[in-house]
Amino acid sequence: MSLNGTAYLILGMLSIESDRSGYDIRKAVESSVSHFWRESYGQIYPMLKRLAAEGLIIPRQSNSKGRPERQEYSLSAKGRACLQDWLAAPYRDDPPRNEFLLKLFFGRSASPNACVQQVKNFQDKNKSLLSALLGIERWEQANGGGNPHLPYWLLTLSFGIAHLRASIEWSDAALATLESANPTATAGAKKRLKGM
Amino acid sequence: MSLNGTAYLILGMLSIESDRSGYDIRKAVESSVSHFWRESYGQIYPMLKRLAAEGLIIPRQSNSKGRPERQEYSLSAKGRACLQDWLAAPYRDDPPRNEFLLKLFFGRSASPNACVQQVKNFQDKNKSLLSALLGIERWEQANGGGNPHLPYWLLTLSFGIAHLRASIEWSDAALATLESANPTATAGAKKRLKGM
DNA sequence: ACACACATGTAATTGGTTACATGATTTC
DNA sequence: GAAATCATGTAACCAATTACATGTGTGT
Repeated sequence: MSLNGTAYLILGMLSIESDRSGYDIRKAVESSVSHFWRESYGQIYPMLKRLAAEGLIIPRQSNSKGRPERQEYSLSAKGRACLQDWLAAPYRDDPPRNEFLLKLFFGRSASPNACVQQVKNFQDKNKSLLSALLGIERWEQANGGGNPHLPYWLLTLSFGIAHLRASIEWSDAALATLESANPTATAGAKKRLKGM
Repeated sequence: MSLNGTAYLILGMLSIESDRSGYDIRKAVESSVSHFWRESYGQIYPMLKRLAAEGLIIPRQSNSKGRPERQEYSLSAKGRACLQDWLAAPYRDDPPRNEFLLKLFFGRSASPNACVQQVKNFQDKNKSLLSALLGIERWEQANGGGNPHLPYWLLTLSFGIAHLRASIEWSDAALATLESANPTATAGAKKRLKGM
């Protein structure tokens, strides 16, 4: 007993679609929730065994002509009940560690330019992730018709999008403060922007 | 060699103020960066030993009359250089796991009301954390005069504040979608609000 | 007397990534 | 024939929390 996030991830993925293998689940994670959850095979495969041993999921050998053997799983009634309990239980929030913010917090101890570079890099990464999520959102809205899970998926997407936008806006303000405190650091870049 | 976040947290904290003990560092973490970083004694004390052994920090016995013995540490030149290297190196971003979003993602497999409850709880928590951070921000702006680290601290604060606001706004929108998809679930609450 | 804050550590457990190891099938 | 993808797993290591264990000083 006493399951962790990995376990519920598996149960949840099987509740969306049955007869998935460990490999399938990993792929599904990467393509649908990777902006807020990741799993490695080193977590997934042992957990599949354990969940099967506890009767929460049901294994089934699949040998579709020629392809490598795969072990597929589906939810048992017990597993579904277990998932529902977890979904109704309060989530635990441990504020996640943020290495970027930690570097910024110690910014005064850094070499003059380092913070500005960090924030610029942060903003770039957020911008490119934002356009990726916006693309997925458009695609899902156009092609996801009839999928009963779609409203929930879109909520997690819009959450990500809202936070990325907040990060990008904050970055602008942060760069302004940093550059006003340390004007020389970016003089070269400013000249280039003005065509000099 | 090969230091982790805990190590740099310690170096950074000692760069802000010297002669701190493990206990001090833990307290400082809780009171200044706890909205994006936490450490337990189980991490701090062994790491202090290790950093001292590698010459990055310098231990000093302190026995101020009567009080329990404490082991204080300060940064060495090597430690300061090491911290600066880290501050200039690109941060690594692994998108943090978010259990709340995972539950929402599987929301379709939950009992009818569960999602709404989760989002309400999420919003409540964010609101109370927001007012806490706003309080800290006001206090720092009023009392932090002359502290050269303050601008950086305020940046991490405004980051938190911006994200909490984004979360709260998103929650409103999310509740609207969830309730329009599942109108009966909150009929009772609505009636009560209208005084019936 | 009791509780609380100060102070330092270790051990057990859990959680998680990465690298290793293997092999089949499909596509170019 | 080579490369990519499908497929499953283990071992070593690193990271982190929690519980345990101990003891002093301060304030009420």
